[in-house]
Amino acid sequence: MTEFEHLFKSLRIVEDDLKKELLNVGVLQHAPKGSLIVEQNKYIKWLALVISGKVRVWQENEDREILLYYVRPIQTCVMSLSATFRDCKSVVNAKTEEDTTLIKIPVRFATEWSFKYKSWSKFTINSFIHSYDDLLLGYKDLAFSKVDKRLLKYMQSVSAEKNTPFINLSHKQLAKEIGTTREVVSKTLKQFEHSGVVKLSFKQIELL
Amino acid sequence: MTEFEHLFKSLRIVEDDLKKELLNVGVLQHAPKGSLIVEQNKYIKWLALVISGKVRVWQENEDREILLYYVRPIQTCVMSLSATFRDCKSVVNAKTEEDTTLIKIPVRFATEWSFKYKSWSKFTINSFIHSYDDLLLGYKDLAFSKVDKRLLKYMQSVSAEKNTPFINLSHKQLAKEIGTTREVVSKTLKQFEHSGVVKLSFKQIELL
DNA sequence: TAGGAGTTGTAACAAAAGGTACAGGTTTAT
DNA sequence: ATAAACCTGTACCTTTTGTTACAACTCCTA
Repeated sequence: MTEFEHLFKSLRIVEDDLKKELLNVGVLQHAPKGSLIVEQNKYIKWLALVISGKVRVWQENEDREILLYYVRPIQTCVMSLSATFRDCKSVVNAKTEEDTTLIKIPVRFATEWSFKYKSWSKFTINSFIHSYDDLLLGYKDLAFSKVDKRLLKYMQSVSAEKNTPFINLSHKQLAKEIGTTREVVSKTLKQFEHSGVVKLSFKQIELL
Repeated sequence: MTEFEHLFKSLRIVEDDLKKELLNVGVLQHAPKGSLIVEQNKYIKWLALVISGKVRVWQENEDREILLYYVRPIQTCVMSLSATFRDCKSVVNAKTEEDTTLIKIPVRFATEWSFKYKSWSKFTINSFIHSYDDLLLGYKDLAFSKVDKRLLKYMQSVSAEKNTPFINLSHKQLAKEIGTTREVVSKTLKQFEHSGVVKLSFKQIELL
């Protein structure tokens, strides 16, 4: 199955016209791990759909940064989606965290399709809903949870996703995910170890 | 002009069928100040469109709460909108902050219309975009700004909206808006007064 | 195998935010 | 007019988070 067929199936695209248009204007791209897809303050010209791999979307502020969300297969970055409806600069950064396959669509088509094809409209709306929920959850955590709780929650989500109790991330990387500093993560992890929640070794944390 | 005509005009609704449907299923409601429109953990059955007045949407967590956004004339609450696309319980609260006029629409119609009428689809998507932007801004503030900066920013936005340097809110109310405690607001405001940023009196803060 | 880059641990300190407790103010309703 | 409810200020203390500064460790590569 080609990447496009995969896309059609996953998004339940049934309209032949839409399929044709997608094949016409969509550009298939293989982005190696670490490629910068979207940059803060630059214009967004393409709507990128992730076919395989993973893209990290985050915000920067001087020396700190914080994770917003990940874009996984058959999803798109809301910020780009939002940009398709009104030309504007990106307020986020996006970088591939694994080798990633994308289908890129010039923004103006994506807008048209939302009004023309029901399946595309559904995809658009679902993307917004999903992303909004996600962000809201993060917002709540930030507002009400301390670092320790956020850190543990984050590690549990990574563990669940990879289906292993071993987290292979450095303290620095963890700090960037939850929006704090490396030292705070180190201290918090030590506390966790003392209370028997984790086991620490080099570049590896085991959730107990 | 009736409330419905007002709605048609503001949302640029041109489809006669949609107008007819809206008139048929829409329920006009006058909610006095302080009415609870949406409650956390309860099912959302109506999509409410604010015609006049103001609705505050927030999240609660034990003793603290934090403002998510305000719904102003010719807007709708994203959370209800999102609920129209998948039956679910509300994770937020919404209460009128002024006497408010609403048009309520049973959720199932709102969903249909998004796929049937272009103007409704535009309204839906714009609501999502606007709300997402808003929340993202708040998220960033929460992640990177200290209480003092957030407080000042909030007061400035209130001042700009009402077009007066006088903020008639108690310290407790301010605390709830930015997600902290009353004492912290009191202390921070005192600091502001000492550094000549504000002038304090009972239930009134003047931005200098 | 030596050096460099990145990682981890930690002590000591500073700043930010939250909590407790209480005194005294203002407003409102009875 | 008085009580009740709410608002404001503040002293004191605790917890949480961030910063600085080092030492030591792991891994990779020349």
